[in-house]
Amino acid sequence: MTTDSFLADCRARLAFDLLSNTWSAVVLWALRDGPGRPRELRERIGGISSKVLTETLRRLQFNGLVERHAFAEAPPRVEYRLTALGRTLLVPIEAFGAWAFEHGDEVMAAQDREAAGAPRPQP
Amino acid sequence: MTTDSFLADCRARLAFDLLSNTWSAVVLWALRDGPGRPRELRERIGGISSKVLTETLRRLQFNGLVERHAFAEAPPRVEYRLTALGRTLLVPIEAFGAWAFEHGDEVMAAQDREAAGAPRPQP
DNA sequence: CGGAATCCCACCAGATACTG
DNA sequence: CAGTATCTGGTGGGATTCCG
Repeated sequence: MTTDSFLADCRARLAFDLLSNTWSAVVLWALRDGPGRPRELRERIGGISSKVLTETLRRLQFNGLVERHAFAEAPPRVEYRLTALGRTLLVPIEAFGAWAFEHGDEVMAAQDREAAGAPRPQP
Repeated sequence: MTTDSFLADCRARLAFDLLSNTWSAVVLWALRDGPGRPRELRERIGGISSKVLTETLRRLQFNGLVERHAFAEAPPRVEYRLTALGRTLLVPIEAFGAWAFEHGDEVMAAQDREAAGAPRPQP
């Protein structure tokens, strides 16, 4: 990890690939306070469609970050919750969130500065 | 930040959007030991095309994470380096890399487990 | 050598409608 | 209410080529 392949390395890029989807990190974060049903998660998150939420949860489940529990009840009930592994990922995610809160203004200022100089596409 | 909008919040998602591109984090990391010319960066990174490297650097520059220095010399020379802001982002990036090294095996094991149960697409 | 221009493909995610 | 099916547009990024 003192080498320059720290990130180019397949292994190190894994974490980024896990969260490369638009909603993966958001959904993980929405589950941090406890299990949730799809409907509830959509309310916690806001702006995510049923389909995309399901897809995202499936991916997270596939990667062992989330567990799905289906209850055989009269009105169908499903619950998602973080696995132990998924919970460990909250730490680096939070680090990013903290960074954004701390440096978000600087980024937006830089964007304005650059946009003023030469119009460029956005991330 | 104690609310549930920590990540759903535009502000907090900023960091993820900054690195949502495949190569952004890798390029930032490649610059952590010092400035580099495009050719050199491509060698440090491996597997990135000239076009994509340029695009990535332009985006990073637009967001104030990277500076571009062009020298008016006989053989054209260009150098990229991290800004102070870009350097601060290395910390959370490293946190992700560390996570990947620590938990990568668990993820791959989970993938195998899930794949065995019901074939699913990958992230 | 740096990088801009083209062409092209694959994938993500949104909208909508339907099933159990 | 949970989840699926289908169609669609936008875009990221790979390969190639040409210009200063």
